[in-house]
Amino acid sequence: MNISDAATRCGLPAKTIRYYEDIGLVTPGRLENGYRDYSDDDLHKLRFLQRARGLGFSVEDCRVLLSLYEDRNRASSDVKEIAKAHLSEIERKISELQSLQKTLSDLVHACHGDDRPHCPIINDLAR
Amino acid sequence: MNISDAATRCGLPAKTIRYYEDIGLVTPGRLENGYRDYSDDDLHKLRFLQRARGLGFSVEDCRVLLSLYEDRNRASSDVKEIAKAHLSEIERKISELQSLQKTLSDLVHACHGDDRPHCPIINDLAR
DNA sequence: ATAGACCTTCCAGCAACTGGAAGGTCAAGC
DNA sequence: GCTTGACCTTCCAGTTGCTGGAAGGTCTAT
Repeated sequence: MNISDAATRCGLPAKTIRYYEDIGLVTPGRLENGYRDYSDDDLHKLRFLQRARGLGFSVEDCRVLLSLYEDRNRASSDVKEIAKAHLSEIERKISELQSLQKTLSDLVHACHGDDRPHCPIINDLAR
Repeated sequence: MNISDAATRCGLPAKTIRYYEDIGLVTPGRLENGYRDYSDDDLHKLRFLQRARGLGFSVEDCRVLLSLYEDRNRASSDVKEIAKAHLSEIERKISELQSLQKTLSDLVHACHGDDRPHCPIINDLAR
């Protein structure tokens, strides 16, 4: 299967698939004319990556997860550790953003937003 | 005032201050020996940037905010628009992360995390 | 005189792609 | 047989916002 069909089926742009090959994640075979040729197995890995990236795992996490995916003797604890670490990172980001949200929303509500120069937002930034 | 004193007083690394100069945000004078020389006004701008970046505004937003900060005839509505747009972006990110959090937390709870290979997390990624 | 703590510029790298240029290949239609 | 258009290839540059490091100049204190 050529790259654009693979792209359609796994939901990743062809550019991204080539990039994943560059960094050694999914290496398809090649036809005589040099075109990439994706097997079903390659496609499974691409779908796996698409989903894992969609859950926000870093590409390096994905590399490890992919090797665990292929390891029939993996320990589920190895997978769980990665997911737990990622989950706490997400939770950390959520609270960081919530704190920004509170500050900004207070400032936005305090600002009249008219044609006069007085502005609590600017004043806060300049304090 | 030299760059390391300015850095201490505005809470930004010297590297970052040089970078802000590169991109035209704060351009200090120079001494005869070529050293940067920060005025009080420069310092105010650097503090303004430090605070605005801390609230998550992009550098390009900061450029506009800084020009509004310096514009005595600004309309507060211009500031408010930028802040509102940023606020909705933050809110969008929060809900995106919360959705990831839910999915991941379900998966993490479903995974035994022992030395056996069965793993609901991998199964979900591979589905 | 020399040490060490500053300062300067410039170049490279991070994450994870994305866009574009230049050129090769293939299938369909005339 | 030729052209057109849609593929494919590689390679290089740009994105955001810094950060690290190298090579070299300057200043201050001893």
